[in-house]
Amino acid sequence: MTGNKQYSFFEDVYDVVRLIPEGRVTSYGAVAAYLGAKMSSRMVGWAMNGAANVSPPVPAQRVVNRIGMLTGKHHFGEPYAMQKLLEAEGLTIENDKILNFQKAYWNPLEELAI
DNA sequence: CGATTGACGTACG
DNA sequence: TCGTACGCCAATC
Repeated sequence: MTGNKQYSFFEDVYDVVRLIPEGRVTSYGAVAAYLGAKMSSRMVGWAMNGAANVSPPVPAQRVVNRIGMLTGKHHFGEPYAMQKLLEAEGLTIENDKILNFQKAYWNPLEELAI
């Protein structure tokens, strides 16, 4: 193909994150596991680093770490932007952590199936 | 080109 | 149970 557009790990990450329904959240490891690279969970976080630069926009606010903590809130321009977005979707955040995270957890391995 | 960092996760003490 | 160390791969310095 003349297009050098190679399907990178990042492209797959963005695609999965866009499939996250509103009011639901998932973890970096879950996305990585769905892509078959659960040990490379850091790459998912790094992919999100460029998520704000891709189109269509990726709901990176729905992706948090395994404990439901908004570790990447500082990457949204405003630290509280991520929390506001999640609260607007019906989630409850306290102390930078999602309450009932396990209840709102959206597992691509089960929802999207392999 | 080598070393360090990073939006994580697991293993070990 | 909690804290620390290591591994993952890519980007940056």
